[in-house]
Amino acid sequence: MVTIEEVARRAGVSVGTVSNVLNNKPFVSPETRRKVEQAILELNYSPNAIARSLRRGRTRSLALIVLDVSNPFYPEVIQGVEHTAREYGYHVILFDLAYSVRRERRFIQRLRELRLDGVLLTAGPQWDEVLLRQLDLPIVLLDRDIHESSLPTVGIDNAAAVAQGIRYLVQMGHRRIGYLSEPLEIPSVRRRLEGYRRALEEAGIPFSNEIIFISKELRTDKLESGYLLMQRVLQELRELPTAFFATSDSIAIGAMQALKEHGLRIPEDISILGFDDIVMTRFVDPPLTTIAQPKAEMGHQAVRLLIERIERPERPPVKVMLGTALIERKSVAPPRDPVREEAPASV
Amino acid sequence: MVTIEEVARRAGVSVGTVSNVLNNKPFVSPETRRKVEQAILELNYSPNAIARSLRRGRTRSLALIVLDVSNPFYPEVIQGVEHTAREYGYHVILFDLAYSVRRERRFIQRLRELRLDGVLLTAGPQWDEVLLRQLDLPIVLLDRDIHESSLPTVGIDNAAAVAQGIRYLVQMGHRRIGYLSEPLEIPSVRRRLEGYRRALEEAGIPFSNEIIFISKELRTDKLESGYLLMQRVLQELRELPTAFFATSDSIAIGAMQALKEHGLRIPEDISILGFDDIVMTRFVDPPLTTIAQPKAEMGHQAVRLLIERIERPERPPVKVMLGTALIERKSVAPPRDPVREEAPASV
DNA sequence: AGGGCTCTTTGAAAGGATTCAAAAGGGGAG
DNA sequence: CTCCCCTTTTGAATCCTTTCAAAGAGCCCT
Repeated sequence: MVTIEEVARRAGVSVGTVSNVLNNKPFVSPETRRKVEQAILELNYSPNAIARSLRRGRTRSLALIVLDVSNPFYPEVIQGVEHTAREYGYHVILFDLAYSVRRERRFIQRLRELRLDGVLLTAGPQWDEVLLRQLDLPIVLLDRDIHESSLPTVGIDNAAAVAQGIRYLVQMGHRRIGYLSEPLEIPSVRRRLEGYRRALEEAGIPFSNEIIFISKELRTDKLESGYLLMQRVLQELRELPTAFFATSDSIAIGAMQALKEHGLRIPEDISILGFDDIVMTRFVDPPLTTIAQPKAEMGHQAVRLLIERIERPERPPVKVMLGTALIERKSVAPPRDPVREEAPASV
Repeated sequence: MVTIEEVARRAGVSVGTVSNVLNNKPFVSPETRRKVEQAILELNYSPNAIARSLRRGRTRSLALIVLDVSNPFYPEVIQGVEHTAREYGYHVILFDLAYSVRRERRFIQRLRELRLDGVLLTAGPQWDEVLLRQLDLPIVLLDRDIHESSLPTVGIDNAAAVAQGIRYLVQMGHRRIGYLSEPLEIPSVRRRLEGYRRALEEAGIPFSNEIIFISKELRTDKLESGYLLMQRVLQELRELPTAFFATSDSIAIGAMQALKEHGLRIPEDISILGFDDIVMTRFVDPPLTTIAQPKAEMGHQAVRLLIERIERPERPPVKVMLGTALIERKSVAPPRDPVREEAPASV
């Protein structure tokens, strides 16, 4: 492969000068620049990014660590990350944890060896923060609860988002609202439960453990776990809630499947509210009402934040909180036999 | 950051020896090995992959170029790629084309600079093969038609797969089978049309241009284009086909939506057959019958092939053809008023 | 004791850029 | 014609490993 030295020889200048041209340094005469560019073209030269990184001590590469690439939540996030990174001239190296904790340590090892410029870490079971800090690399957490860690984070206020959703259900007239959750190992999932609690409390509805259903394993296929969860519900509960909130759309959609197989109609017999707003929600039957996370924007902001940490480390680390939105589709309706409000006679 | 030299000093040996230990070279005495490992631990040393790459001339990184990360077809492929690559000790750098041809040239530029060891290129509008070959890097095409190019390829026989699907529809009694397609810019999509033609011919059904509907733009949101496509169908056609084949599940699902809005029932009034077997197919209403591509396996095989090209360039390049399977769900049924078979009286 | 082996370790070159102090070249002023 | 200053260019050092020829260390045999 042709090196800078050959270019220099061909152009009749020194390597230093070629380097100056490549990096658009001032103090290069137009004439010299022309000659060098000419030589570069003739030799089809392409600078060696490896050598450049070695010398500069920067690789212009970021790691994107994802809990599970095949989770339908991620594609948009990944796209946001990739595009923004590229815009700033950075590359993205993808790490898929695939829910394996064993991989965690090995990843950290790799991250250190690769001398990456920064790391984007998406939601997952809590990482060993000691290990992370010891890594001594700029890190930004992504798709995490904004209150989860003191590290720079791009995320949402999970508790508030869920509370908003529950309030909506309450407003529709639901008082017995079941809760379907992924495993609580993931901190942002735990925070959602808090939001549920808080909203119930506000509404004066007693919290009941019986209608909280939490999946045990961090399975890859959340649709499946939603389905299984709802089967459990149908077996265990004599009196069903009039509505369910699910901590992710995948769970909700899996649950809907089980509900339908059991002969229940949505939303006539039972309402269901999801979380995330994945693409699929618009195409299931009925279309799923859900709380939307700004996925692409998350990716975008996370990269911006990370690059800011990398290039201006002196600035104080910040957090970015993004908003969520309730998207009304067709899976929520007032309950069949709405619970009376406190003073029904007064009207 | 601590370097090999500091380790050497601490262990009281030369850098060469430390390197030998790191790379598990023979001829290192157990005693020396111990001392060096001790020093590595004490200093928390981690070898610099950049310097190593520079010296070795290999980066152990692959590029994965994807047409559109957010296409629900890819996550499983990407996962297959990431896992297999990691297993072999390679990293994956993600490039999202986002349907932009402008990016193509810039990507090639980046690929050269990064001195990657190989490139995985997924389906898309035809790339400039001259440019690709000039890149002089091991390349494997992925999710492409096996007949598309002379480059090493992992893919399916699109024509055969579609023909299989059409035969199935014919067998169910359909004779007027509409065709919904993505833009023909993508070679593997073109090959699907061939399969359709061929199967019709075999079945003695005349090919009719009127019931072929091809989306014009390579839009990101294929669900949307399926929807629009079917709207066009409903406007233009007085007599509807009894069944449709769609070149991707996303198109099919979008089309189903339009069909339902138009008051048509699937599969009672009209059948629909998809392609790809994305996760969503199982959760739409009705669940979509489709032709499945082995997505994770594709990723896996592509990486295997690529690494073989990298590490054993002397071996002849090969192609890997993977099988497809018809997955029967609920979106296909016999037509309402089945066309008579040739000799109906004979029974 | 010296020679010939084998097994280990060493030290310097190489890989391809960037960086920066120093040199060179050119022009203007005195 | 000198001298000085300013703009450009040069060339060596540097980044951190790996690699490999050569040196060193032990050991056994004669």
